[in-house]
Amino acid sequence: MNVQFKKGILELCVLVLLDKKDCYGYELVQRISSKIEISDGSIYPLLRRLTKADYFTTYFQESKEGPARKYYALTEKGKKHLHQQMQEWKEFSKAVNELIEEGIDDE
Amino acid sequence: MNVQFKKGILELCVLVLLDKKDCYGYELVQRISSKIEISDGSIYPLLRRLTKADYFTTYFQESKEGPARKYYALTEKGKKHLHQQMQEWKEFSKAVNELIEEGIDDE
DNA sequence: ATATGGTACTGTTCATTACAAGGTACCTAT
DNA sequence: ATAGGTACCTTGTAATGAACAGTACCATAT
Repeated sequence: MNVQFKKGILELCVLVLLDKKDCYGYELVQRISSKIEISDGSIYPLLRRLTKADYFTTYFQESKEGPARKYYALTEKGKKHLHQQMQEWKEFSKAVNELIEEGIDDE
Repeated sequence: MNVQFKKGILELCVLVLLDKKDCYGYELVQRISSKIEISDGSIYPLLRRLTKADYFTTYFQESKEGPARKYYALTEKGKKHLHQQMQEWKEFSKAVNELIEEGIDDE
């Protein structure tokens, strides 16, 4: 899939999933990559960046299936950011679709 | 608007508009920027890149309102590329919207 | 003639971000 | 102990749009 389309979207995807419930990094990779092809090397730097921006807090939790998992939890600031990003995505995809229709139909 | 979202999309926008009719660069800037904020400095390098990839042919035409305009015309190769890009955009935006809904609703 | 403003196009430099590839380490089962 | 899957992290690279600056053309007003 077109790499460039993904720019900036990964952030939105992570925020959206964490809004539902806390997740660990590997889990996010699996859930997102079921819809959009991504590699874990893309997620971890992103998580670090957004944690640094105070959008997440993190905590470790034991696991029976492997090493301890680092969970990410959305902060209030993160939620605000999510809503903003979501809004921008909606406006953006609407604008693109309008341009596509314009290209097909009218002058 | 989110700068990163635009990555890769500009190409699709240009292709879509040129599929309808030949346009000159400045015209493309105006039509696209009516929906999505872009600068002319983003379009011209793109046009050059896609021309080099044989997606367009170009020709000059006189204008009464200024210097001669360079029109861009989609080639067959360009049309194929457009359809492919369009398909990818649809799949991509669908996938993102599904993830968003997943984040809001179910497990 | 010359100055101004709008039109058209061309670079150059920079920041952002996804990816590939590699590495570390843990846990369970054999 | 060894293997395989799970989980996390780091580094370097490539792609691409933005910002900024610059060239040049044309019509009109001064």
